[in-house]
Amino acid sequence: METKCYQIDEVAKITQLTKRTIRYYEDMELIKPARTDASYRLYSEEDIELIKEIKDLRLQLGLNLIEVKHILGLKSKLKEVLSEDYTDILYLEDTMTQLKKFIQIIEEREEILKRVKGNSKRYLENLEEKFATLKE
Amino acid sequence: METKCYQIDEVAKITQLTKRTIRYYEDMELIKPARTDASYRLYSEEDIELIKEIKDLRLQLGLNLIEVKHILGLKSKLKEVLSEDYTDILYLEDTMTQLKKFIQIIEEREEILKRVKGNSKRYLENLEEKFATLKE
DNA sequence: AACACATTTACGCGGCGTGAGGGTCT
DNA sequence: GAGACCCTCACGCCGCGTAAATGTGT
Repeated sequence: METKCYQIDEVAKITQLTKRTIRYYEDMELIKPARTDASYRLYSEEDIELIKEIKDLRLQLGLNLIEVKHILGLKSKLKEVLSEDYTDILYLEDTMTQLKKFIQIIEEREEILKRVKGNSKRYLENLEEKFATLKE
Repeated sequence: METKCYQIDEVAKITQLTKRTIRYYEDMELIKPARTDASYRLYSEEDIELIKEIKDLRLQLGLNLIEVKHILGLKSKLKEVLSEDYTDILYLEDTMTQLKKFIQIIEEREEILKRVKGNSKRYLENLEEKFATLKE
């Protein structure tokens, strides 16, 4: 039983990226969708998940595509390392270290967002107060 | 009593941006540092705060410089609107709407970060488990 | 035949990196 | 006069936007 396939326009709508961007990710070898006989791109569900992941890493974490590629590599490393028969403890430790660094980056972003949001909310409160007094 | 001034290299170290980037912000008219007779740039404390703000808006929120400019405009709007004698209620409402939109953007970013962090932490837990069993 | 998709190729822009060639000064 | 700064061009890269010219088919 085959799983559903999507053409690029559908994928663009789902992921909220442009077709250009999706093709560019392929040029940069971040994704490898299947092709029809007429070389139309066909994306599987997993392809789409991968694209969403790339989008988040790029736009939310501000990583460039090389860094994204690195993180994706880390992910497949994870699968390998977590497989039953894996025993290379040094490699495992290294993977953990990289993952911790990644989490740290995320936490830094979170703090800054929190700060910016706090400032904005304070401004908004002031505005609402002023608004209330003006309404009287 | 004059407040301390900084040259571009100090500012670069403080803000963790490159000198090129700081100069570029000036080209784009986001900042206007003072100049010496020899046209050396001189940055005040406020200039530095502004640069930090621009950095956060760009890198943490992923806004482009035009959007950043817009947000900074919103900020000076805020000061104007919050001044004692301000009474244009329509303008005030508009400012509030824009600010709310901005806060919404931030909250969206926060959620995605949360999701990515959750995933990463789960991976890390798996790795730590595996690490523990391998250590035995 | 017409239409809405798809494909590749390629030029252009924003946001810088990175010199080159030249002044200035703690 | 030798560093260690500063300045202004100006070219180049990355991550796309945006045609242009062409092929394919729910």
